[in-house]
Amino acid sequence: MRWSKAFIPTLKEVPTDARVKSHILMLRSGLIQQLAAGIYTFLPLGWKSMLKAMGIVREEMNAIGAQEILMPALNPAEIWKETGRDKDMGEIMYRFEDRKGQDFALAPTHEEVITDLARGRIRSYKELPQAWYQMQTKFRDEARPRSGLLRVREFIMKDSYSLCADAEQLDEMYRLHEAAYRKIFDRCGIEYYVVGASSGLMGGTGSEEFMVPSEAGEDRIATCGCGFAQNLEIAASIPAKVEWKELEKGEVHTPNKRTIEEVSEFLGLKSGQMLKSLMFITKSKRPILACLRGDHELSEEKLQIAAGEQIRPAEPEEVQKITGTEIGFLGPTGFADNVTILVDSAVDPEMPFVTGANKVDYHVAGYRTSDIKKMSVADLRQVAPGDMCEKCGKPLSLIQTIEIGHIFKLGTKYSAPMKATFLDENGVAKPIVMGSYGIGVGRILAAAIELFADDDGICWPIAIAPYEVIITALNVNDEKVMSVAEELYKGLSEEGIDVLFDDRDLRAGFKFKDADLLGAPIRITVGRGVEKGVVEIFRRREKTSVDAPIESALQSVLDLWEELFAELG
RNA sequence: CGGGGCGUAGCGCAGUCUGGUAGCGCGUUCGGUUCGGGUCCGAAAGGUCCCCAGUUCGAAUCUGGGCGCCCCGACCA
Repeated sequence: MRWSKAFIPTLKEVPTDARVKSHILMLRSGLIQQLAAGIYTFLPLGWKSMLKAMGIVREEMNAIGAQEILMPALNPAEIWKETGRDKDMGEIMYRFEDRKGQDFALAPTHEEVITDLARGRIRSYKELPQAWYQMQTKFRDEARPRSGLLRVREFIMKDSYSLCADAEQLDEMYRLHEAAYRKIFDRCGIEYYVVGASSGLMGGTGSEEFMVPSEAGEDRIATCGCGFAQNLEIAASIPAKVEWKELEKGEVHTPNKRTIEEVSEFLGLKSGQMLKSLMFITKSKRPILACLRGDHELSEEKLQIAAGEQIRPAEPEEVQKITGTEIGFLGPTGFADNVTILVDSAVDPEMPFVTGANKVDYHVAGYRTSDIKKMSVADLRQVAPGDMCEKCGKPLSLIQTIEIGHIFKLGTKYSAPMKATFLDENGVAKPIVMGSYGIGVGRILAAAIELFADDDGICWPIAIAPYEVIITALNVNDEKVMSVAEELYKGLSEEGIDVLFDDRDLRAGFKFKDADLLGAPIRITVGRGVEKGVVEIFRRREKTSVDAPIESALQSVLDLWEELFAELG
């Protein structure tokens, strides 16, 4: 492509609405344009990158025998009612009526559609396993779209679904997908962790996420040099020890001291000797009191798992009604049976704590959780800085990450209610055992930019760079410069290299800045070196350049091109 | 959904407090100049000042309502 003919609207200044690096650079380099909050047009450059990432995804999915299909984004609401996710999806799903008053939705994911497809077409165990995938637009009415392509309301996802006869087949499919995902992200040139994760709304028996380390990310993971890696939502750990002192048993007056910080400071204790009590209400309206050490944070994900159903924090009025007291003075003391008490496993049952007295302006000292009449112990806390790895005992690191892929073992969560069954060897009808696997393609691009950009602009991994090579011709009015540049452009194009020829009549500095911003891994500068019979080959990420004789320049670039791809494996 | 910020030319902003001809820089177009890290000079085009209502002789500016965008939090395959 000749730049003089291309639509690449680069920006010199930082758009005021963008804060994170990838968003700023995507706008500045003319990859995307915003239409509304969380809704973007892919411009030619951005779409080229997307197509390359999608091409890699497609190759690796095909390589494990998955078959590409395309399902509709427009869904009748009925299929979502069949699985109950009509309600579970809540506000995240776009809903509306058609002209006849029928309920419709824009699909935020496709388990229901795929299950409907399978139940109409899969009859026998002989047809299993199957893996079907698509790259298609998802719609999610996110409460807060943000950070450019990192959280959007309309986005392209690669989603695949496996249909299996039993758990072993599912394990195999899951393993194949994990391996394919590793290849995909390796080939895209990005760094990532594979972490144990929560299944959330998807349900099922196991899941792992592919996480790219980045400060722009919205998730945190806990990792250890020994190979342990889990999403903070569910990560387990050995808690750091807490200092404590003996306390006399009894009520203490704590006027207007509500937070752990206020009370512990008031009483001269470490926050770890406080017992934090948080009230939640389950979907079935059951109140749950979660008790944790004061220096720990609750993981709502873990509490949800322990509760066995969806939960939400109790409203202050509800707390008042159930306990007769205010948030800030809650404790596990003296409750009726209607409140389920869950105590975090890091709480030492024999340690004397200070906790709420369920009486305004009072706490109870010297309280032990072994005093609680009826309670269950569960892992409820979020990994805290200083916690140790359960596997090897060394300190865990907490890292901010972007989620680019997620794989789930669904089991029969969708096939059972939707009656997607097959006949096994004995002629018995069984629900299909399913898995689902997603990749946010746009996030691959954003993550790559976050990982490798420098002060001058993007540094694309070559496999997903919109252009692999840029030829910067300085002084387009110099016939010799232009004939050398044209020759290289022609030669590289014929070799199938994706090359952008900057043939614009602009000053050198301007063209260099634009080239740096766009981030093509290889730049060929054709300028005054031509007099000496050389051009310059510049590596964008390393910022190193070598002079190459004009005659062998084409071959040198081809060699470098191959080398850069080889690095990605 | 709670809190905060913002909305004026394609982009970045000033002007709003204290009502009176809508400005600056970048970009764009034209002419010249320059030509290896966002040249310099000159000229020009480009605006429902987010929308609606009100106050006023007069509203970008004051008042009320609405919408949109960004950030923090809540939430979130």
